[in-house]
Amino acid sequence: MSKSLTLTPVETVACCSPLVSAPLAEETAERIAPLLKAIADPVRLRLLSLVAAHADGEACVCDLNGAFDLSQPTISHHLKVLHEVGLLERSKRGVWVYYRARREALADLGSLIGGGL
Amino acid sequence: MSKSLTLTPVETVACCSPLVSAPLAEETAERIAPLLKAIADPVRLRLLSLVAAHADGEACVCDLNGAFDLSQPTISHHLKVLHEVGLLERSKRGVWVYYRARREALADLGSLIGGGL
DNA sequence: GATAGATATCGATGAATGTCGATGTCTACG
DNA sequence: CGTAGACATCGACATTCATCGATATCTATC
Repeated sequence: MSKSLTLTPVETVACCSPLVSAPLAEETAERIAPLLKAIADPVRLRLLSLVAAHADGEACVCDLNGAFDLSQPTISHHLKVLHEVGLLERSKRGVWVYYRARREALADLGSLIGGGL
Repeated sequence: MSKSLTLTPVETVACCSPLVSAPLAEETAERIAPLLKAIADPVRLRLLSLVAAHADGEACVCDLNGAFDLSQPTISHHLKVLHEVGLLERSKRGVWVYYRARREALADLGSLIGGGL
């Protein structure tokens, strides 16, 4: 399978000019919307921010769970959503799982929305 | 009522540091998420881009309707969502309604996501 | 003021989503 | 190996959401 057929949302976002520069193609919009959906939730937005702003650039799930008034499966679910679209990287070390934010993906997404101004 | 109690989502987004700089407060995340939800839909993303990239910075609903394979009420609904969060401004001239993108809101949102890198 | 056209609102419906408790999997350590 | 702890998956439930057809509102024109 060619790589272009398996582009993750974060790979897609790097290739488009800003919203205000040219009308977004239908196909492009449909690939980018899932990325925005992923961060369009208060819990996931905070999760992403917590991980991205964390000291070493990564955070352990064990730390994240305590930051919310939500069950452990719910946090796990939200992390999975962020991971699936490619905004978070996962690495398991021993019993613990660490997530790391993909900063260049965030930068690309940011300039897609706010760029060209 | 004081103005701070009626902050629209776009007014909120201007006041926060980027995601990666510091963990987003719960309250802040809950005010910004609706903004992201508004653009986290392929149709609305294209609508916003169509309006923002349009020649005079504004677009007539009559032009937008034809760009989608959707019913007129559906387009009207999506425009309303974008308008309610403050990403689109509405102005009626005669029988026609024109929408204009709030560029500074888009810029603020973009730097919230991609800034600080 | 009756008519036509542009846009918004309403009510209904099927699909997607956030949350939970229960359970499964995997790792380390007695 | 059996137990404990960290995290993921599963199945269920309530809520939200995108869409539509029907209808209302508003404006210009005849």
